[in-house]
Amino acid sequence: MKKVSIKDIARKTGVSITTVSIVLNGNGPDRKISGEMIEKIQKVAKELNYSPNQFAKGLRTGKTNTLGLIVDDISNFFFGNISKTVEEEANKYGYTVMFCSSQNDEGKSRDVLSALIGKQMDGYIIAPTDSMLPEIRELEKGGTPYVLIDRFFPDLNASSVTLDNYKGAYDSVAHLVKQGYSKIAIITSDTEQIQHQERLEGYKASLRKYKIPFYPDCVKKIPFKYSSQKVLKEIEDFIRDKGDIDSVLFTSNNLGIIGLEALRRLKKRVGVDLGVICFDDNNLFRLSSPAITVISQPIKGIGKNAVKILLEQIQKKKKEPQKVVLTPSLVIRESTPEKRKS
Amino acid sequence: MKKVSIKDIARKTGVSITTVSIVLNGNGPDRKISGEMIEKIQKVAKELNYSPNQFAKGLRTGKTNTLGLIVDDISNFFFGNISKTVEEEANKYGYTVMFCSSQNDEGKSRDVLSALIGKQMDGYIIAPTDSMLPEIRELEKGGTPYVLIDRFFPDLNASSVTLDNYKGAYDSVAHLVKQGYSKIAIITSDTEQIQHQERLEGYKASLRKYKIPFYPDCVKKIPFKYSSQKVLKEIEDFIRDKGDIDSVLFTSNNLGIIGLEALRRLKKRVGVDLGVICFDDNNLFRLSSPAITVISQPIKGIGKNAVKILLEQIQKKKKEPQKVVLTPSLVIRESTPEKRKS
DNA sequence: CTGAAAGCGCTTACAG
DNA sequence: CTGAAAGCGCTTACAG
Repeated sequence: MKKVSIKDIARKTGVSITTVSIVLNGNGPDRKISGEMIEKIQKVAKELNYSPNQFAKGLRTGKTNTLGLIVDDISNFFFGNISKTVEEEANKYGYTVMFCSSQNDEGKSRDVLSALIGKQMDGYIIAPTDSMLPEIRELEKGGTPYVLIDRFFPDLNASSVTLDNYKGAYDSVAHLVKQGYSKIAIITSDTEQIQHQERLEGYKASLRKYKIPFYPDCVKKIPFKYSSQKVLKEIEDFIRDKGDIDSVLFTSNNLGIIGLEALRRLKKRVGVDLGVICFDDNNLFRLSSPAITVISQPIKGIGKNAVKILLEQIQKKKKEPQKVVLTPSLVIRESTPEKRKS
Repeated sequence: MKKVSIKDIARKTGVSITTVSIVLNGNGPDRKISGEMIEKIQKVAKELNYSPNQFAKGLRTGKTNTLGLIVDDISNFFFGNISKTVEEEANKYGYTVMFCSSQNDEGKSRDVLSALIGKQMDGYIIAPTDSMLPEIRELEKGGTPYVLIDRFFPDLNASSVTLDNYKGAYDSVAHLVKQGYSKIAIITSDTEQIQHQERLEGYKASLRKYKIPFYPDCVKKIPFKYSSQKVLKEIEDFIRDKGDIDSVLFTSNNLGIIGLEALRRLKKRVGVDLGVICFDDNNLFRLSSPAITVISQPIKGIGKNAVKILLEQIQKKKKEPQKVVLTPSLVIRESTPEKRKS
């Protein structure tokens, strides 16, 4: 079936394609097209079930009313929910959003990213991985609006919406200390990503503040690209070997989930044998028994701010990058009870 | 910064845009463009950091090498994982995929869907809701390739990849019966969606087979569009009121998650006071204590099959719809122990 | 071996 | 109030 075009409508209505285009874009009244003409054109368009060719439109105007959201793993709870808010917000302003996952797979993530950027959307919201830096510089050079979320590059002057990771970790440790824990391990990603660095700093600072000695071997860094299987093994080994820790802070959703699996396999009872805090909330943490104390990210806030900033850049050509840092909140649940004297 | 076009390359190399286009599409050798010309053009293209304008390309060729995956809620575990496989598979064949969520929001889902279809991708993989039917008929009429996953419309002769829902429910009940349960409730969605109907049928058939009486009031249907809050309340009320049931089958991931929350609030111990089985696996079910027995969907299989069928339709113009039904597997965990005599 | 030209479907200055 | 025409950046039959 041939797609119906503006030309078909023009023919059927007996006017020029110019007029049709004007009317269909809602500029009829402005351009003083007669009311009956407007109605007629709209009626025919509907009859023919016309829908504009987005390629032609995009080619001509350079606009798509489409935002791209690029994350490294779309099956992740955090991103799933970010996506939801971003979509809701964007829709409010008449934009659709396309989600794209870069799968966090070294070289591949770059190809995927290039492909996406090639789609020429109006702007991008990106949760970047280290390997994306070159592509992001391209965006920058091309003047394409974008905003980074969750992570950012210290040496790139870009708009971003991030979390106060330092505070998140700091507060976690403070809470553990208050509950009587003193041998606190941190399990984190071995990556350059700034947010993990900040979390580690917050952890150290909090220990310092409470005069708890810092043991370097209580810090477990797990290579970023490890498979779930390998991460599981690493965590298991670490916890088994360090028999004297009394609590542990997982610095990401994913690490936390796998960490719980490790504890389960080791038959360590959460909240009894070991206090547990995780970064990012999810259903598992919220509903498992005992429920897990978490540092919760203001997911709605991240999504809303990102869309707002991005649209400002797109529409008003506001060029100075904006950096928003949101505050995490500590949600105390059952995995960090007051420590029993042993 | 002006985007560089094929014209710039032509000017700089001193050939026509035709030649540039041919070379850049890899047809140089075929068209017997001289080797040095090919090299020169490619070098210049790289220097100028050329990337083709997808609108122009799409407008001209009608192809985009892009697949659309439309789901109702992207923050859902099942869809998150489907997305992952679909993307992996599609990438293998040189396609990128865009995810779009219809947010399952009555009227809105239709607008979103229209917008997406307007993007004119090469084909669509859709987990449809009832309200999408009109749009899907449009796709059908327009001859756009698409395949339905997870759900389908009985009166639409479309390609689909679905689960043997009947068997899933049947096997669940059989397992419960074997473990000694006899007052088995089913909590399901009150929707026309065929997969929920099938699950209910499987439940009834299995009861019949094992000569367990069927009590209509052991079937709780929850309106599809209820908010999580309302679903929670419904489930809580139902379970509290029906004090005599000894086990419950939740027919979806989402219902199961909220169901566990309800049980928790009612202080019903899973696996002790009540046997529990859920459709679809996820981290919560796998790692909570006790771990939940589930009917697991072959997510990879669904994704792979969907992409394969879709690409066949796109490429070979193979037009007869293909329907694939995959078999679920019962994963027995701790929420359905042998029932104690009471 | 290479190029001039048409055309994909739209929008938008410009002219009347 | 309405239309003819140019042009967005590409590809592709066709000609030489």
